[in-house]
Amino acid sequence: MEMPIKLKKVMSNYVHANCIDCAMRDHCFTQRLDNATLLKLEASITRRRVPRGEIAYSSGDSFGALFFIHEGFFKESDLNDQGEECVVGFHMVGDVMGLEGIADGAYSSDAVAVQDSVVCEIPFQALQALSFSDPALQQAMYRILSREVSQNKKSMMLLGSLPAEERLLAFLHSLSQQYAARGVPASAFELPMSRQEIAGFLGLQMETVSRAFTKLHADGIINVRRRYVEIETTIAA
Amino acid sequence: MEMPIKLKKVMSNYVHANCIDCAMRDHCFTQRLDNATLLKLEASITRRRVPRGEIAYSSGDSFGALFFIHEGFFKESDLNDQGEECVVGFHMVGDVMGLEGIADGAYSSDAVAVQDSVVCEIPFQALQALSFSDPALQQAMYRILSREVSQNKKSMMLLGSLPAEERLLAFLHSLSQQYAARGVPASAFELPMSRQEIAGFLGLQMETVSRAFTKLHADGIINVRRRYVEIETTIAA
DNA sequence: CGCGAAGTTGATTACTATCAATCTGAGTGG
DNA sequence: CCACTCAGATTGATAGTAATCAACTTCGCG
Repeated sequence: MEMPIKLKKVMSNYVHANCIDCAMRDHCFTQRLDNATLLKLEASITRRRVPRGEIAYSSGDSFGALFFIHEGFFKESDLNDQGEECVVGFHMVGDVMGLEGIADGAYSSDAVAVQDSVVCEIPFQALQALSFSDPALQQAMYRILSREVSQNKKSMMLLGSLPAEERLLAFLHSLSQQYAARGVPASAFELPMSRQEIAGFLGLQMETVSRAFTKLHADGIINVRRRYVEIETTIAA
Repeated sequence: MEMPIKLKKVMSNYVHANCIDCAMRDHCFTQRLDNATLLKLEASITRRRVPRGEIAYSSGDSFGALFFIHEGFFKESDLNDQGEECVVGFHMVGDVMGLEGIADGAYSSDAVAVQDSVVCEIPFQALQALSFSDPALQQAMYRILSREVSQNKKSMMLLGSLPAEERLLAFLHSLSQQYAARGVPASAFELPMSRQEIAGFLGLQMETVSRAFTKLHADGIINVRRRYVEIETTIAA
């Protein structure tokens, strides 16, 4: 078994100083924002460290800002009636969190850092005001929002109708693709989240996830040791 | 058992002549678009009948337009590897379909009419161009997109972790809320979709859905006959 | 070195899928 | 107008998968 790659290092190299520009240009967009817009944006940004286990925002908080992930990894989760944790999504460098708040006026889930993270908090008012005068930013916003819609629909396909093993594999593959989209070697990586959190996302129990890992490993489809994963077989989406 | 209410009639009364204005104002938004914008929008709209069973757009089609539902009911579905139908979402009057295409450049699922429907097809380019000059439209677009994100997250909560019966009940309740948001009496309604389609959405088999209906009825929680449903008990979301 | 959190494995139970038969109701044509 | 037909829906019996409960292992950390 090889050593895990230094994913964190690679990821943080990928992100350069100006996180907004980065999130918008490198990940979401082709078009670069002009410098005047960037300067104004910078003025309204609050850059904030979010240590592992802490939250960027909480379910029910009234909506005010969007959160651009500059570094780290988040889960978006909520508790259901039985008190079980239900994970609605995972977010990594370049993703934007809190988009559902625009329409609802409140965040609908907790954004919990599963790694030590850094977010850039931008008041939505500021973003909107700037986008009134900058078509490039406006376009960027449309794409950010649309990308979230697209990603969510993919997640829903994943959750419906696949048995545990295939569901886990699809999840790993999806993660791998997201790493790849950020220019990181994607066939081997360190999972940022626990079995419990994966289970919460996939609608399974932790034990089932663990067994699925074991089975996929035994079948030679993946290589896994704790949180380190190699995807041996490349599988179409 | 009472007769089904004339839901279709009520729904179509709710929608008046200008569907764009309607979708944006009555359902998504508080702010009304100004007349100049509306006139320009009207020029680029294609109003189209979509009979039951036919599609508004298809998975893989290259993205060009958004689809505002003026009348009727759609399912957004795709086939998984096993050839089973996976329903990603349902959409009714006032909803906007195709939003995922903005980022992807292509639609990611089929939009199939489950009732005879009417859609207003608006080229995204036109919408975007107009929104550069009309802040109200821009704001409207943000809210439309955000609302879709919010709705999808709710669906994901629904899919994960609930047993069949509760999952079905949650689904019925969610539908009821969507009717209520459109000003339609919401405790009794006619389901537009088949058991098979509900199953596809909930990640269950048709037989399981049918049994869940029977059980909920037997327990006095709902009243159901074929596609007609009354929700007896009002339940918190 | 021992403690605790995360992860694995085992045995059993509970739920859902599957396969098959039957029922219901809307639409059709004689 | 009624029998026929067929898709949608329901019900039953059984098999398969995941949940649950419980024991145990691994690893990081003071």
